[in-house]
Amino acid sequence: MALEHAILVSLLEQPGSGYELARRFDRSIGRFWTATHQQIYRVLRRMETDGWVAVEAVAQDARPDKKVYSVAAPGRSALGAWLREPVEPETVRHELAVKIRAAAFEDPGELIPEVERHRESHAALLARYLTGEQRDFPDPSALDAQQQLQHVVLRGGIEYERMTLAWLDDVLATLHRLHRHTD
Amino acid sequence: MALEHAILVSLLEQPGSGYELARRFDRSIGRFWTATHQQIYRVLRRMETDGWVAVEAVAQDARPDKKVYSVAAPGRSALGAWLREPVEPETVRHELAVKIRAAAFEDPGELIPEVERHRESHAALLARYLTGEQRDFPDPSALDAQQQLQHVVLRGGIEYERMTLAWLDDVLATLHRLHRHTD
DNA sequence: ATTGCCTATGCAACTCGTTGCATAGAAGGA
DNA sequence: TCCTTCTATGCAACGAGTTGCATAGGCAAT
Repeated sequence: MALEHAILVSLLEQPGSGYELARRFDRSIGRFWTATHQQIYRVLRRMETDGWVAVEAVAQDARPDKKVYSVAAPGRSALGAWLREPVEPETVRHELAVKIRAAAFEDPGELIPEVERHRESHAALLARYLTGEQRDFPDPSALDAQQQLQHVVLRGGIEYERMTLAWLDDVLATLHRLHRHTD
Repeated sequence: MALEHAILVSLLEQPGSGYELARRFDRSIGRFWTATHQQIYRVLRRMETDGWVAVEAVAQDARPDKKVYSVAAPGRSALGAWLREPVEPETVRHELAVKIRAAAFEDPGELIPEVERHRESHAALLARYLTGEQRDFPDPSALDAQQQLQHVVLRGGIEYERMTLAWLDDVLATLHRLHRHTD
């Protein structure tokens, strides 16, 4: 399980509540891990029980209290131990690729709008990454270790989106070609 | 759930037993979906109950009987229906990226062997893809629709691995740089 | 005034996916 | 001869992840 470790990293970078973590997982951290608030709350409670994180209740005005979590020593050493043991290269689960192969048994042209939708969504994500890069890393020569590592992960996201856009164009060209030949 | 649909596509391309499907998911189909034999057997039974697939027991000599599955009409129309409804762009779960950000709180140099291990594994997969491309698609101008779609999915796998290799080199350079500065 | 969204946390029920184990005959190597 | 590997299917238990719902006050727009 890596969700606990992703939470530890996020809390080390900046302590926060379950709700805040959920939003981070929707935004920046969404580029390397996803989780719903349900999962996060559940795992946070387990981590609290195990002494990995410490909680502090924080009153706020005009909104509900929140529980701010931060990493405790046992959590930090658990993260260190996890860092030292190997993880398996990720397994790919690409639903659109299944659809593309499935298109051989239906009209391939029907898939074009769907692929275009994906293309737009990846283009939007790339634009967001590039904006974020400009904002957070304007001067790459003046970054500390933490920022350099965040930046290299972001560059991975950017290159992934660029590659995906080029591939989706390839897919679209293929679908158009097959579409014309079955008119 | 897309496992059922991945199985339908695989059975349309070529009928087979649960065991054979499991091996395909380990090999070629592993480039867009993964599943263990347990999952496959369970889903196949459900699909059989739902009338999506038909079974035929096949006796073999010198090995156990097998149940060969093929797609029935309801399965085929279920696939068509799924093709016509939109799927969400995949969510990324990149454990190594979590580790890279985690490295900011330990010695970044310690992560180098792990990243190199991943690099080798991606290089090996790329080599396998390229070999498979030479074998299965030697003449790209002489492919039917099904092969063209299989080929474009394979090209996606190839480009993904190339991009990943370049990114891992970027990661390694970053880790080496940070390592030197903390000597 | 009502509708809907945002902050903030949580329960309950479910499906999906993994792991360990079991069976069982045949083939191949130490 | 024994040990392992391959083919082929399956049960049982568990852990991970999703979905729907609930509470509850504040804010903004129609």
